[in-house]
Amino acid sequence: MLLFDDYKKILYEKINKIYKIDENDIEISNSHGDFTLKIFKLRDKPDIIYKNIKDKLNDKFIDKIELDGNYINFFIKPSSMIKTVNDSVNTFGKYPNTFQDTSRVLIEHTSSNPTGPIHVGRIRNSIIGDSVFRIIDRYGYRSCTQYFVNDSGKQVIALYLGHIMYHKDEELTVENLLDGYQKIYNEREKNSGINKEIEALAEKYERGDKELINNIQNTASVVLESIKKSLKKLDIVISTYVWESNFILYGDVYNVLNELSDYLQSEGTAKYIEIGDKKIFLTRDNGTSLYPARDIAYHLFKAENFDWLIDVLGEDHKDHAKDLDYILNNYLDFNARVSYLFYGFVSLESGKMSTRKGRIVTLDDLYDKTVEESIKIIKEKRPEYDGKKIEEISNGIASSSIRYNIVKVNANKPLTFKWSEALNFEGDSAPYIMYSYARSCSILSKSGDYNEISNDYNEHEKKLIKAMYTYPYYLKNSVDYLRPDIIANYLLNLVKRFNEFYLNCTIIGDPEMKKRITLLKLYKKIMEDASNLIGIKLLNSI
RNA sequence: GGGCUCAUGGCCUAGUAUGGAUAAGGCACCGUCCUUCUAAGUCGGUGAUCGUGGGUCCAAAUCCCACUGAGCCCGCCA
Repeated sequence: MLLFDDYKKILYEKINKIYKIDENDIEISNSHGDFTLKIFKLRDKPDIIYKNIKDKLNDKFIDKIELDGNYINFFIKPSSMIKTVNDSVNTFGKYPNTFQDTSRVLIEHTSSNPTGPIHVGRIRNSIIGDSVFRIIDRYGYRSCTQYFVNDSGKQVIALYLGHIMYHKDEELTVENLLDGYQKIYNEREKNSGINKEIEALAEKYERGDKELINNIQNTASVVLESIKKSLKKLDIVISTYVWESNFILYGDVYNVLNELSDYLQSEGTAKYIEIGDKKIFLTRDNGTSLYPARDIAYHLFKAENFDWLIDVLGEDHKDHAKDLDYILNNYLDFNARVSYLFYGFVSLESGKMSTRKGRIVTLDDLYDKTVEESIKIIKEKRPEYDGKKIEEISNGIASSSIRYNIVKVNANKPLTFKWSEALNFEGDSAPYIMYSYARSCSILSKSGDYNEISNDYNEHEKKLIKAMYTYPYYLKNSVDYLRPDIIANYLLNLVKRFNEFYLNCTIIGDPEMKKRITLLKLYKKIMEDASNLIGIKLLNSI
């Protein structure tokens, strides 16, 4: 829960005593005052409503109230807004302050099959998931992240078999594994014997063959470690890894099947559950388990320790998630709240991505190219920077840019990856945000430290103050709708307000310096707070 | 064939959840501002009947219906 002087709420509560209004009838206004009340639905005439409200609202934080057509616009004193921010930062070290929520939240993200390097399609999952985790955590929930490692499906078995067939005596490297995986998928199309072989291995695996399990986990681990390494470049570290096979080996899947036995139907010896006219198969003819069964067991496991489960999933999982949700809530003893956060696929300009066909842009590739481009620009713009500094900045720009470009787009929209956009560092971009921060740092490094709140701020200062003050509203929205893009857009707007202020107000040596330095310090604080939520790395200079 | 999702200037995105004041940014293009705190910046300009057609409403980018186009799903894959 967020703690701050919520003027919007105060306005709502007071007005609601005079006229029955909805909390949403008051909104943050970007052009007409600070908050706006829509009065279309009220019965009285606008000027009567205006008079009634104006007469009863005499709070200190209100600067003025104006009637404009069917809107009543509230202007908040900039000094009240900035005092709210300043007090919170000085007392709690952050704005807004939070109250720890007792709910434990688990965000499951990435969870991609360890059958190949992470690419720009899958990275959307990780970036959204990690940002949601940071946002939820900032809001005051006790939260952590988890990766569900598939080490028991046909894909991973194919990965293992591919290595044996094509690179048997060679080292277990990601390159060799990926090559074998792609070859075996080509071969499968011509040779159905391979499918039988995979199924036989799956059966052996489920019966608990120690050696096979070990070998497959080793194989998967090689790829998983490389995925972890790639994610680390974007500052994404997942708290816990859970291996899918555990749910088979320790009997959880078996228990799920028992608990569901009243609802299970058979086709041959395979078991399925019927939802509507759809058959959801939980086991194969040979008795081995299928992904839905393992996923049910996994969710029951998660619910043992967490109150709110957030699953970040590709849109291809929509139907599956719906079925899973139905089974959990109707046929099983399941009490956690589950949110499914779907994201649209990322495609390349040349078309769909495919690991099996080798048509991907890997994260490592994207990262390296972004660093390279960034170094080129730094050398051009900042010839005085030395190698170490260039390295620090280019790495910061690469991870921030990649994250920002993906997180800023609403998750449910499809995304086409374009190099020209990924490598553009102007306008709506991570460097734009980083640059503004560096400017504020530069000034602070050349000035003294002041803490002064004034009663008088000009238009540019007011806009910046309002952008800072309204941070909690965007933070709350991004939690309520699990939308990190709201933070990305908030941040962009905040930076624009700062740039406006920076260009129009001289700070060092100006008579107004003290109060402006105070604004700068608070700006820095909120920038750090919000940037961290979406993984933008701020540097003192870029 | 059935289901889900998306469609906003030449291109990319916000706004749609909660209908409401001139549809907001970025890229590209044209022009402005460096003897002042980082020009990866600023300011201005060109450019959108918000996919099409209906409907509801005092009011529709936003809600409803139909259609068109794109993506995804409809496996004893995950």
